Amino acid sequence: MTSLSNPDTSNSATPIILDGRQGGPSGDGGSDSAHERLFAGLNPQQREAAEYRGAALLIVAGAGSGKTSVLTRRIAGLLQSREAWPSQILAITFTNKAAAEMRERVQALVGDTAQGMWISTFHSACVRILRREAETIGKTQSFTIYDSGDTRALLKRIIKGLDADTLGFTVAGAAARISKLKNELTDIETYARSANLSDPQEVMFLEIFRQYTRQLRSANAFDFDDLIAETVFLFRAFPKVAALYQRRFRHILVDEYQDTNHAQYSLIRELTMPIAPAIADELEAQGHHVDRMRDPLGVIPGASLTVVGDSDQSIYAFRGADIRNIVEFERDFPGAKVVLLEQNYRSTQNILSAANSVIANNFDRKDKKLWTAVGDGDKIIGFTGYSGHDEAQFVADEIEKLHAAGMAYSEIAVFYRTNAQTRALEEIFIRSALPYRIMGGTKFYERAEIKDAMAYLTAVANPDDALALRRILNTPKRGIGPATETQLGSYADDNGVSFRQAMRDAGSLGLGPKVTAAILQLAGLLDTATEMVDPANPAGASPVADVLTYLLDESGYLDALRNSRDPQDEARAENVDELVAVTREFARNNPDGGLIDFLTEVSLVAAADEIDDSSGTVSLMTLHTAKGLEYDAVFLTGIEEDLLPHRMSANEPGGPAEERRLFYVGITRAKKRLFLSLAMTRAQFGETAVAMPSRYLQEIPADLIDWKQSPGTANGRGGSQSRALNARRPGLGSGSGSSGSGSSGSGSRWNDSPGSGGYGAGGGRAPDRPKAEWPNRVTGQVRDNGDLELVAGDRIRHSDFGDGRVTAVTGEGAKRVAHVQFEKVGAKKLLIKIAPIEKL
DNA sequence: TCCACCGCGATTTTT
DNA sequence: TCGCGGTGGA
Repeated sequence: MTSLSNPDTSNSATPIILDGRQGGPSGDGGSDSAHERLFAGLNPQQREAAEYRGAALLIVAGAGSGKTSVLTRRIAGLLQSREAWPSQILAITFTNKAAAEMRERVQALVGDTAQGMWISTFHSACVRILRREAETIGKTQSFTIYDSGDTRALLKRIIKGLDADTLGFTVAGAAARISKLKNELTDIETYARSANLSDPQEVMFLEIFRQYTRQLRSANAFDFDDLIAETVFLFRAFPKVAALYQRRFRHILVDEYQDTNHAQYSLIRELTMPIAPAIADELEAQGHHVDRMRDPLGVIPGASLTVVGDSDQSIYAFRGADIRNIVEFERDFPGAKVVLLEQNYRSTQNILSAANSVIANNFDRKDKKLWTAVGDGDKIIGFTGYSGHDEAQFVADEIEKLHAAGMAYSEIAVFYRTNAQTRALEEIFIRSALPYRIMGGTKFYERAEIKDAMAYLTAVANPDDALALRRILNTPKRGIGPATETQLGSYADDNGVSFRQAMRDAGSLGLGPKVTAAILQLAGLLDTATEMVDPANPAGASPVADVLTYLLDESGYLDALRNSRDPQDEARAENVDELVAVTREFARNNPDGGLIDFLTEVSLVAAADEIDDSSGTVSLMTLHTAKGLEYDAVFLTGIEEDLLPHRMSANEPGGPAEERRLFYVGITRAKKRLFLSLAMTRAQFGETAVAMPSRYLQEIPADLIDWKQSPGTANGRGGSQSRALNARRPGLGSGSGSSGSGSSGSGSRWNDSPGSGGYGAGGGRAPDRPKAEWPNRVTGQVRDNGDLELVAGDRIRHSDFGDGRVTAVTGEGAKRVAHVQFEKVGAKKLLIKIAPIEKL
């Protein structure tokens, strides 16, 4: 590694040398050297940002400019100098992982003094506030948080009930519209006032929105967007409640400010408002000592606000993020100080140059140029595959090379625009025995069996949650069908009782004896479990794991999975066991945590939170998930038109610019090596379609990229070249010797044409490849070679790579790996169990 | 009420 | 390609 002048890049593992405790609790005088040590190694801009004191500070932090360092030192400085108690600090990050990291780093700087800070995501912070203040707004402390799946389930029932689909309403459409309104803090009454009631479509939407709101309320539940919006409403409706938090948080710091939406922005505004004298008087009267904080007029000044962001990395406009929040910060907070961080401590100059020239094409931005003292580094590597699989093979091969050269798998990441692209990558990675992990794909907590188990817990924690009850009513099968469910629902509505109470009253509904018994049994089970978690229980509240085990056993859910004929149910049962293990783990980490705390934590996990730096695997994720992360080597795949920029973004205002930022974010994640790849054909909807190189590729200066196989060559309009390449059958150009075309890529770029007929030839290859070669999903049936025995010296034939000789066999059982020297494509590693190989 | 079968539509990104 | 919803028979 080239030596950096700044020892502290934003994610480095370098231990932090400072020990904040050494200064002792008092001495302001002696703290000078501690202070100096705290800020040692920061560049002048970073230092200015960390030390500035004033009402409002905007840190415009380019990618990799060490903003986490600045933030943590800023917090540490406030604590060390005794300007703030830990409890007066609120730091908001985008993911739980970022929050945990920040806490850790502050702790490393100042030690246990850091206890008591709120460092969390917007959502977690709001949940904390809402649980505390639930009664004020007509909820109970045990409210449920509905994730997008729950929201969809609820809307589905509502839309069906209203026959709204005939008017063209879809679940996704309604959900998006409601979400958007909530992000703009438009509640149902406000919306109703402005709605055009002569439009039947709009009337119907209003009804959907109304029912949705009503059902959430009666279920004692908030959806994701409510968490923010309701907190803002709470503060606005109850200034005294707001004042409690305004008084408490004196220093508020917000990371990734460019991705805040209007609701989040408003929340920050509320929290940083000064407290009027009258309310301050009341606080004082209630015993909150605030008089020392008041100014001569009796006002408690607003908290100081620090926001960090980079408008070039704003990639969540589709979700309501408003780039104006950061662009207009100085107008919103007059007198705000602005500090620019442009020195990059992460990437090589080549990578930064590529990033700079790409983002320069976005016209409405403040010019900002990242630079580094590290040096040029390696060139960016480009590759054009014939298909998504070909591209994936290139990625796998290059990863193996990097690994062989000493790079840890965990320092390598593969990014893509859409989750669908994981299929090809996964297939190739499995066959190549490459350890990988997909971040945020089908998330563990989104699996049906996990949601089922969680619904049992939710039903116990929040007896009003009808949605959870409906979910488990006939899971496992108890003979309680939709008709019965509807009857229970209307009984509850008619008698003004909860769904849960309706279940207890099943005896008086005139249902069949079998069904009645089943319902009563479930109701009894839940009631017993509710007693188990009741803190008033003389035996004390049972651990979550025990309750869960009890529910799963007594309901027969686990038995149903274990005795099922469906082979996938075995894996599902294992997942459920895994969930039980998670609850144990939770109890270990949170000795005071109860059922509600567990449910909250699970509801708020994000894709990026799963990343475990020590896992020793390559990380695969979408470009969105990649934000805020960094890796030694980064592969950006699928750099094609209609994928990046994505086809769906074309019609949206600002769409292409946001896609460009997404590309920019991807590029700037790379520390040392960057690989850009694309394919000439890509499978979608099961059919292969022709793909064109992304327009963004041309925005990177040609001399920065070394094309192992350029779109120009692979895609040549003359056709001769591409045909020649295609003719080179078995090798498939996968990484092998065919490189050296760097020059051809630089001189004549392919930008001259879409070349319509150009490479239909690529499709010509498809038929001679038998379908069965590509196993389906990893989860489904995969090719299985059983106990094929291979030893060094054996000759084998691979359906893609041709013939080769086994040089070694490593691993055990199903994970045995053959190291093979192929005649045409060189050395490869193959997972014996599933590789398309035969022994010769 | 449950299960097997068939046909169609979908796909952007996520706290 | 796959997963979902709708249909029809047991």
